[in-house]
Amino acid sequence: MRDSKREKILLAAAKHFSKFGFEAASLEDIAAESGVTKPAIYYHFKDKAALYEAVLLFRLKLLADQVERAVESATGPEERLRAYIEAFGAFLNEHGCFAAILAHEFSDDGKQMSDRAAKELSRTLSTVTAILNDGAEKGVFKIENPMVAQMMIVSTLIMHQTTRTIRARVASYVRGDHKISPDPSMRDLTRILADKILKSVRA
Amino acid sequence: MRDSKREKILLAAAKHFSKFGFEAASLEDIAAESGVTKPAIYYHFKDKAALYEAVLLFRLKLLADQVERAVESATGPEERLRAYIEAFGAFLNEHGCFAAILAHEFSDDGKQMSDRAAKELSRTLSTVTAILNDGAEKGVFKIENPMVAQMMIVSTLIMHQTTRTIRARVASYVRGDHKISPDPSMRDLTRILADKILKSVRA
DNA sequence: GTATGCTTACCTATCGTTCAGTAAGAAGCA
DNA sequence: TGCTTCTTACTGAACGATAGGTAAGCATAC
Repeated sequence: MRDSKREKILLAAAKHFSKFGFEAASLEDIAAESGVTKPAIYYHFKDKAALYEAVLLFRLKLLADQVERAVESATGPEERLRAYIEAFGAFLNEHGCFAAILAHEFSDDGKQMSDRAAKELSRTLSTVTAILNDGAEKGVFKIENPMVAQMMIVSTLIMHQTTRTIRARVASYVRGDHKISPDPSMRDLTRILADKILKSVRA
Repeated sequence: MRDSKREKILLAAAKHFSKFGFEAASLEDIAAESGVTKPAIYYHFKDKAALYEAVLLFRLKLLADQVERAVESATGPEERLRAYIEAFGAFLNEHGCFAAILAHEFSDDGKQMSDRAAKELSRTLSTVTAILNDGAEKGVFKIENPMVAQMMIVSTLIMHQTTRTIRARVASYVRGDHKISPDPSMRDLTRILADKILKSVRA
């Protein structure tokens, strides 16, 4: 099959970059998991950074497209904001490794993010900014700074997806004098988050 | 002065772990910045992991203490929740490198976090869980799952602190048809976040 | 003279990267 | 069809750099 090795490399790379981040991910391990040798990666990609960008950019584009489409098919600021949150959450849920890649990138303050990737990410983020500003203009929302609502949405969704293990570990240490609530699924989280965000931005 | 080199190592280590994460931070660089050589680090600490734990644990303990104290001096669920958010935000603001260390740890799903560190972190997190459950019992709050509110608070504060550069980069690409709101300061963010969270959890 | 607090020198492992070489197949020409 | 040539898609071996970690020795304080 054409490009099948290349696809395998991309898949393994996504997995390893999500697990270890750009620096700590090893090309040797990625090659081993793809069933090729290290130089085979260099045949398909210029270097480690190019491989990373291919992995990241593909998903950033898909995310921006899916979010834009979901928002367009909804009407009114409230519906659109809910559609945004649910589309974002669904995408992270579907593309398991993507949230962790973004989390690593954010924890490095975008050190490894190319300009093209940053541009693609801004498409997704400006979608929600537009919704919030539109809602504020129409008097439906009351927002002091849309950046805060944006941060609340994006960071909560990403962190929830990437901190499953540590959350369970930390929860096991919580003092026993109050019951521990079950860890929400991505679907539940998305719904509850949308409810909370909408409640918090309504005029 | 007694232990002055040790203190210098700890300070430089905190800076480098926050900038690069556990794996990517280099002991050689940490030693250079502390004005000592690499084996001097091994004189004071068993290995890289022990140095990291010393850096992390010290701040996790301080955070839990300060948050507990702030919450205790407030009365009623609403006041206490606000006190929690503001104390957390103030701590992150004061200890510049700590948010990034936590962000790296979370993006690795706590891979490098020792049990003692996880236990210390659970003190901070169970503080807010207690507030939320108490508020729900008293009928002041209406909460489906306190984990979600917790995630919203913690992830927003940490991400805000660690993503200054990438946020500015991404913002510069945002489509120009709506004005860009200024990036909020930590103080502003904390206040706005507290307002939003309170609004979203009120019964 | 002995413990403390380091330094110099060095070890091994692993990293990203490069280079020379090669099996397989398509393309060109008789 | 049969022979040559070029391209594609790799492999094996090795490179220099850098990582965490260690062994041994030296200066100072008590």
